Amino acid sequence: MSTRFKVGGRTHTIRELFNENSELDTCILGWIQNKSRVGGVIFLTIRDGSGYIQTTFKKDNVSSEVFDKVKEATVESAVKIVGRTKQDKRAPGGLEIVGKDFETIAKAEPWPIVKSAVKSPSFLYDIRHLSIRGKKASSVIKIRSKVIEAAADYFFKNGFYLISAPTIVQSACEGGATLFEVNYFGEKAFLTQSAQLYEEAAIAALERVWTVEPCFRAEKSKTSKHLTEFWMIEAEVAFATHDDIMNLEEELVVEITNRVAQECANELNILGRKFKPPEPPFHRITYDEARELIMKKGVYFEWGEDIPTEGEKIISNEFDKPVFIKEFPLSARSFYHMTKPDNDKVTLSSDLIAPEGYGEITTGGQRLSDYKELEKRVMQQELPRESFEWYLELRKYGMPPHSGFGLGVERTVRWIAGLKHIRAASLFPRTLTRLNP
RNA sequence: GCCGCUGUAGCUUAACCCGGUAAAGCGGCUGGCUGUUAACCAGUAGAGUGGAGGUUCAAAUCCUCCCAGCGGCGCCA
Repeated sequence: MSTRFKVGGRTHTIRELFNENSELDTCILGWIQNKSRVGGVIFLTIRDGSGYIQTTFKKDNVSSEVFDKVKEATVESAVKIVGRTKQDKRAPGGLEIVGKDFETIAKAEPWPIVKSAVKSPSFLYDIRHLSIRGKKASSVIKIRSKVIEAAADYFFKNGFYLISAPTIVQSACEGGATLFEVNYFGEKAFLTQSAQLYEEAAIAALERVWTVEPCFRAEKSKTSKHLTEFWMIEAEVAFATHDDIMNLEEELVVEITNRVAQECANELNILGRKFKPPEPPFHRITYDEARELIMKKGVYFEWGEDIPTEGEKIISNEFDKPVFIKEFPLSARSFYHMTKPDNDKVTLSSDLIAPEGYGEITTGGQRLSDYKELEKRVMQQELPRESFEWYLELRKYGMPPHSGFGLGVERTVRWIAGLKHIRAASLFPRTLTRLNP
């Protein structure tokens, strides 16, 4: 937190107190995370946005008026604490505040989350607006923030412009059946599945663009890796080949994972996650090689089909760091993918598979830049041509070869933080069965 | 869309198979305790078992339908 941005009479954030070595007078603001009383001593664990610190109030050291105020205080009340820091081996982290004055700023009713509640995911998600205050839940959100921060730093360092694409759209990017429909002044519109098509338009102006935006998929997928609303980091680069874009993805993932490992060590620790950032280069295998490997392990699927969940898990567990599966069959991909020069059944595209069974985190590839070929695809797949007219027209006005990718933010967070279910990576997850809170 | 599982106090669970009118821990409240980390000790209030219907002298328990959630598959990112 900036030292120039102080609120409510606070002199330090909790993190700042831990960074100071000397004992000092302080006033902090925060919430009571935990409270326990042993006769004449009351222990409060105070939480602010930067961390946690224990505060002790002793009956002998403060006025009875202050002691009574502390005694009355309830867990999760917002409070102001005045005191002096003191090193003490008995305190978590070795530092505590010896309380002198106390004030409840906003009182909390009895807190509904008791220790037995941690066993009940559906209860915790029913009261997600409260349960996000928990140590684990908030650590995940801090990690997610760092993932996006690291991505932004990487892109800006490399000459990318941040753009924002519309989220209300007329045309589908992927399959048409999985769109959320919205009523746009009596006209049928949809929530976007991807910013990609708009990024392709932007590269002729800006050459390298990136975006981080919500995507919506109305798939009735009831799995631990699907959200109906999720955030995607997408980039598109003019003149880039499919190989170039895999290099970019690899550098980005290395940057993100290193930054999280270094700067969120505490959060990973709270989650009990031992995470080692992957070393480049990542493995790159073809769809055919992946299929052979999967079938050798007893899972059969036809050439041309998308890799089934079980197969993806096999690949994910086979390597100790992320692996690209490249050259997917056209039949398993969207209409805009470029095919290999010597084989029009195979696309220049790839998925990046995270290790440890976490699975796919990105999809990328080279886009069709030729007008006639793209027009043919639109016809073949019976897409509503009117909606794609502008996208086709880009190919009439100097569209060079270009490539791009999308990285699922929550999937990446799920992998790095070691989460069982993707909904934990979202502040307020939207799934097949959850629209509230 | 398919398969499987679950639904009992604010939360977690017991009683369900082999029907006899709900038991406990946590949390709450009251009191005690000068080093708690998911504290401890004593006392106390709190549910009629997701909903509707059926079988029965009797249903949390058996049957039917509905609703909600969970786990997985498919589809997909």
